Amino acid sequence: MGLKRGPWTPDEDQVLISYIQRNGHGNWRALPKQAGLLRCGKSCRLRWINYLRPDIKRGNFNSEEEETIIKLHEMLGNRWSAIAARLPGRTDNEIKNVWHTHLKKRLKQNQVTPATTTTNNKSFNLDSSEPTIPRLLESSVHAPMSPQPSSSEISSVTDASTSTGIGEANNIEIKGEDMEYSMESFPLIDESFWSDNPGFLPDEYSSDSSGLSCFNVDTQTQYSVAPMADNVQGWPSDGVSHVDNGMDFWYDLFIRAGGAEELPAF
DNA sequence: AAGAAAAGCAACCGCGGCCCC
DNA sequence: TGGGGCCGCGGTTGCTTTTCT
Repeated sequence: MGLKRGPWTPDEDQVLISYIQRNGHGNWRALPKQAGLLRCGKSCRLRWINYLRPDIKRGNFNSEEEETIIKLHEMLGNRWSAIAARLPGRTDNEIKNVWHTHLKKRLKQNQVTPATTTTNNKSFNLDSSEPTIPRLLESSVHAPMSPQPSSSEISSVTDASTSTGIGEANNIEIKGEDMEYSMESFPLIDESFWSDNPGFLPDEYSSDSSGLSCFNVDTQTQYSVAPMADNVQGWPSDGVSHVDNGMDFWYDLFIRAGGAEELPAF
C-alpha cells in the first residue's frame, strides 16, 4: 500500500514528535496521513510509545528495577504492560526484552536447586507465563494490616490457576485447623473501586518495597496486597512456606485480615 | 582478521476487547 | 444485538551489534 516499514529515520521521528506536540494523538489511524508520514498508524503508535515519548527513561536497568521486574513477573506473569505501569519511564516492550535477554537467564543460573528461587521456597517456573496472582484478582484484593495470628493454621490450599477473568466466581479455598474460607469472601476491586471509594488512594509499587497497596486517607489505614514472600517492610513474614503454587500470597492476605469476616465492607 | 554464533533490541503481526453506530 | 473500526497487548521476527573461534 506504499507504506514504509522497518527502522525509523531521524526525520520521521521529528515529524512524528512535532505533530504530536502540536495536535496530540487522538486517532492513530488518521495520524500518519495528517502528519505526512508514510507509515501505518500502528507503527506510529509503537514508535511514540516505545521510543519518542518524552517521559521515556533510556539506558540500562538498575538492579532495583530488575528486582522489581522479577517480583512483579512472579506475581503478574507475562503481563508486560501491567509491569511497565509500575516502572515509570519504562515500556512494556523494553521490559519484555530485558526479561527474555537478561533476567530469565540470570534467574535460571541462580537456580541451584530445582525450580526454586524465592526466599520462601516457592515453586516458580521461569518459562511459565502463569502469574502467582490470578488475573481476576490482580491488584484488586485488599486486606487490612492487622497483627498476624498463629502461622501454623493453614494446612492446605487448592489452586486458582483455572481462574480466567474478572467477575467469575473465585474458587480458591484455604483450610486450616480453625478456619475454612472461600476466596469469594474477599472483596474484588475493579476500576470502579477507586471512584466508588474516594477515601482510598492507590499506592504504586514503590522503591520502599511496600508492595501493592492502597491507603485509606480517612482512617490512615494501609491495605496491602504484597506477597508474604517479599518480607515486606514493617510486615515481616514468618519465614515459613505454608503452601505451594505461590499461594502464600493468599495466605498472607488472610492472616493480615485476621480472617475474612474482618474484612472491611468496601 | 574474518567468519560464525550469540545476544540485544526495535519493529511487526495477529488477536481480543471495547466502543460506537 | 451484531458488525465494523480502533486500540492495546503479548508473541514473534529480523536486523544490527557484540562476542567467540
